[in-house]
Amino acid sequence: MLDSEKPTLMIIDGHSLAFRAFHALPLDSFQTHDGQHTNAIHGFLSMLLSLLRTEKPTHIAVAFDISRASFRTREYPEYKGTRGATPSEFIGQVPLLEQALAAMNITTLTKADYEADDILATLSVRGTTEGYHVLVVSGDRDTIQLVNENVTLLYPASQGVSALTRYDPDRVRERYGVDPGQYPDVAALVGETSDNLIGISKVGEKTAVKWLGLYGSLDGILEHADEIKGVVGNNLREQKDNAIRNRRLNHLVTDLDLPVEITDLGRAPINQEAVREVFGRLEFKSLLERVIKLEGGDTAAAATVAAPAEPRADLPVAPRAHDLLDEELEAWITRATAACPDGLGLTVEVQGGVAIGFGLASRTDALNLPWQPDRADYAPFEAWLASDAPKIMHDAKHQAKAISRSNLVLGGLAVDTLVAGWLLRPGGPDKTLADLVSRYLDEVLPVHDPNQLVPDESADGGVPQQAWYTLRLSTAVLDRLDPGSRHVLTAIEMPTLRALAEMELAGISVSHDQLAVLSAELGDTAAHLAAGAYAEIGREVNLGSPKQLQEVLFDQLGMPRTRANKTGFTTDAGALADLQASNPHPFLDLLLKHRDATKLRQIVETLDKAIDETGRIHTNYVQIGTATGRISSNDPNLQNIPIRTEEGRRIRAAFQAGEGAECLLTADYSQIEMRIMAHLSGDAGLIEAFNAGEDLHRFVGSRIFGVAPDEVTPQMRSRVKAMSYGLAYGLSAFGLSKQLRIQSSEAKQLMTDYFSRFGAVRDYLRHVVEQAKIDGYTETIFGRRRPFPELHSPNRVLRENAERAALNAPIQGSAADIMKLAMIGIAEDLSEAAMESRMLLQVHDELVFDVAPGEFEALRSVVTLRMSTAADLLVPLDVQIGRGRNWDEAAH
DNA sequence: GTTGTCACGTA
DNA sequence: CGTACGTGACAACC
Repeated sequence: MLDSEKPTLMIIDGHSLAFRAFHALPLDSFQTHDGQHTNAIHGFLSMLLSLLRTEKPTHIAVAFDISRASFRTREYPEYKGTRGATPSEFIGQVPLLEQALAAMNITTLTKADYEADDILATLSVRGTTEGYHVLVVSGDRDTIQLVNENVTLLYPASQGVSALTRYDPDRVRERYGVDPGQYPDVAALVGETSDNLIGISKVGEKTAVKWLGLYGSLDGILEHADEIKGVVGNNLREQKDNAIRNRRLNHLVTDLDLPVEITDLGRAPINQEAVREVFGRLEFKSLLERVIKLEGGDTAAAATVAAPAEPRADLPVAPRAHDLLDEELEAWITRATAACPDGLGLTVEVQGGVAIGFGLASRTDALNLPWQPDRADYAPFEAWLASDAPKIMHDAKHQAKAISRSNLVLGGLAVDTLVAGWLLRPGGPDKTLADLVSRYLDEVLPVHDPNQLVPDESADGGVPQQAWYTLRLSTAVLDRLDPGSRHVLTAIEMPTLRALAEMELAGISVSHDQLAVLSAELGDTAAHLAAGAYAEIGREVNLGSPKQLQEVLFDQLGMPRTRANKTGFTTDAGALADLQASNPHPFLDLLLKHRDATKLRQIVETLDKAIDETGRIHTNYVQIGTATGRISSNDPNLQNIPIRTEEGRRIRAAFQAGEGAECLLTADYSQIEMRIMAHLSGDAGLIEAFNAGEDLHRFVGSRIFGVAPDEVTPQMRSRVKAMSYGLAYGLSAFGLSKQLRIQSSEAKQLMTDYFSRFGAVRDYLRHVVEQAKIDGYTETIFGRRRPFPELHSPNRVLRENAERAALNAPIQGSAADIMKLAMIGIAEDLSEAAMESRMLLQVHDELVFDVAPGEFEALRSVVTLRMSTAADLLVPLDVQIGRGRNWDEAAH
């Protein structure tokens, strides 16, 4: 048990960690101007600073080896004999590292004839005796033997030094299957290749752990060596000297005579002057800042070391999964369903996109069902899976897809804990099952560790265990959801999940040939433009590098500086257009066109790579991808395919009706967010605008400017349009003036005029923010919530950003809800009517379908009806339908 | 080796 | 000083 009263002694194995850093960071990138390599020093210090910040040790020391020679090599010359020579680039860095540590007033220790591990062991024992909590930081497995109630080992994850795993006695038992004190016995029996210690033939970790379980220790095993049968028993008797020697060598010395007392190791302020000198010599700029900042007591930065698993006496233990005979399966399911009427936990083991096993859990029992497609004895399970019997899953979408691909049916998906967790904290970081179990159950999900010496079934219960935790987690999460959010979960999100899974499985047909042609053309275009641009400036630069462009524009061509960003001055399209207006230069135009061409080509290439063997692209929809309730799309993102330019539309034209489909159908909501604003604000003018059925912006323009609709000029209309759209984003007069490139007084006047006619909109937007400040969250029409803690931030920038996001959230979120409801209805109708047409894409306010032969009219009516009736608003929901061989033609 | 920034595509 | 996203190239770290 951690005792926060105790001082913390941190002891670090300098060599093993610096050596890991040496391999993790590229040698070439880290050297001073005179060629001194610094990658190991940099990596080590970077990690050290993280540790100081997160662990806050009160005492600290770093131990180093003096040489490879030690009492162990004298005793057994082959010890560590298989290791290659230590690279000279590494050896040279150690003295510099020691200087840096000295400047930071951190004690370094060495001991002739011993290894750094022995120093760690000695200090660890002494620290424990003297009442410290000890943190050992080492990349050497031998230090596992030091772990006990008062000593925790921080051990680097598989590679690198950035992630450390925290080993307390429970964690060691969980991962290695033995007590920390028994670990050297395991290693002695098995051998340690990296130390050139040969073990007993045919004895691996499993056997060693088994023996230790039977006889307790290596000595116990050797005493009973005669009882051990078979070839391994013979080997043990014949080669026991190996094990005895290994055990002697891997025993760490705990009573070294060291020249320091623990009290001497107390953390002292760094020697600023010396640190500046040494870090300056090493040319470490950002590290210097970090050291200075750390000294200033700044603790804001994120932790890099996993929080300790708090041992709890009352921790429930997952039931051990078991396999059942087929005749027992049905009874089990019946019994479990009766015991858990809200549903059973279900986790699908997915491999290669198909199901290879299932974990099933009630609250008290878990079941493991390995899956083979042709076995018939799981019929009761298949029936249950397909039925409406409620299932509770975590991250169900990819599992649902695997079920489909395995020609099984999933019915009754009641709760996805990932989605439910997202509804609770829609802006939060994505959560794994382990994260949620920790947050809402305050328990630790045992997980399989790839570094694990002995695969331990009790540590990682696989899919049955996940199912069991998922089931229990669901209760905890649902209890925290308000009724409105629970309704969003069951009525919107869970059916949406199924629709998304089907859309992803379907994919959309994309022509590789068209993309290839386009890519080649764009490549040519880009090359020409680049050549032209180089000619203009008389040299070749990387046009894709903002840094190099800044040199060209502001130094070479002497253009006026643009808006500042973090790395200098922006070269974005807007700024370049401004420059072109004030300082016309052919280079600017060529650069902009080059950007266009390369960007488009990049999109084309990305899409082309995503086409599968059947000629289709399957995007991934991230249901929990946004804070507002929209879905996002990735791998590849099909929600940002170009449309505005001619070239962009050629990319859309490559998206085409699939094999067996007669055409594509597109359906989109027109001005859905404006309609939602009209509904939520109840603004009579805006409602009338939509009910009038004439061009919205023309109508609004005529009201604002006091002219007849047909007297609204294009300029008036575009200004009104910008204003209307900007409203839902919290646009300011300043922003409006910038966007329309008009005087801010003019923009202000436009806003005043707008609100004089549509004042309820302004009142509504204000009210949303005020209410959110009171409630702490916003809500959509359907009860989807988004928390806004920053509305009370004393930081004005943060607060005002939150205010704009808050006024937008109910609008964007309600639109997302409406689209999801429409999709659910459409999916239901398609299935009900057994239609062959398929919903393929969703782009926030647009849907794209493959139309099966002869189904266009039927599909059109289903889609139009479902979309236009998805919500009952004060204004109609207008739906536009398009039809074409490809996505471009199908657009309106 | 990872991480952050920029620029830009969509609604 | 307009919301919500995802992606790739480049640069920084030194």
